[in-house]
Amino acid sequence: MTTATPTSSSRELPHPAREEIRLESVLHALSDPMRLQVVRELAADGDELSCSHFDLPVTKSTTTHHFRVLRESGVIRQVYRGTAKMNGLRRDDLDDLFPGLLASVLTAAARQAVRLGGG
Amino acid sequence: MTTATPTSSSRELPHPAREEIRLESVLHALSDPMRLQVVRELAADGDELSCSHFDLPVTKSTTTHHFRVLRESGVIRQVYRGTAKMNGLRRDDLDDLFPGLLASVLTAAARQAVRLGGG
DNA sequence: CGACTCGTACGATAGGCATCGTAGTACGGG
DNA sequence: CCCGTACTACGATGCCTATCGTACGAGTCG
Repeated sequence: MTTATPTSSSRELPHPAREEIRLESVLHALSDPMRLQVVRELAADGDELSCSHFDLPVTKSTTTHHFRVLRESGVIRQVYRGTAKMNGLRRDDLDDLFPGLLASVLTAAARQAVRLGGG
Repeated sequence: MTTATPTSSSRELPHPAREEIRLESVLHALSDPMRLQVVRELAADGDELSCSHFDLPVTKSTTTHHFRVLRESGVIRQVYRGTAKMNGLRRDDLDDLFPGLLASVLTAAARQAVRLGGG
């Protein structure tokens, strides 16, 4: 069988089920500039981005920490693929639980970026 | 001019201007259960609610703290009226800066309340 | 196997924050 | 003027968290 990618190995990461995702945790996860930036890039460049793809102004340890917060809050899904760890937005789950929330946050972030960055 | 309500006195509270409101701060303010509850009540019961109207399971000191976080992040506007301090959502400013954000957060909070509270 | 890359785990640290209690200020009414 | 109400200011406390550095585990490639 072609079985949509066998997740590469036995290294499985704990994710909250859809029903376990809490709005407060999602908002908290998104309230950090680093993490908001990550989510914006994931939304823009499509899913399946490796951790190392992001060039955050912090060490790798801290990057790992932020990705874990995003995963444990239910914002992203993480899957190992070889040595890389691929990250993807949990659009379906978030849209089902909180319709329009992700979209309005992304729009708001984009507008603010223009407002602050573009003078 | 008829001076739309003289704000009762000289006690003025510092608010961020519309352009100074940061998305991250708003999300952080809304990520606390107490504050999210306050915002929900403000949205439901209309503006102009005094601090003492809210029956939060914390002391008054803590309540004051939460209201200040909401005000300084730009989520609410606070005005003294006699000994009372009236609170109102900054709907206009938020909708202008982050269209749809407040609405989707409120909808998400309501849905989650039903989901968790209603079994 | 050996080396290299990617990411983790762990400990440390410093700052933030939610919470409290007490003492104090501002306003309104008798 | 005195008192009660509404809210604040300040200090303390304990937890959470963003950050780092170093040492380690898991895969890949030669």
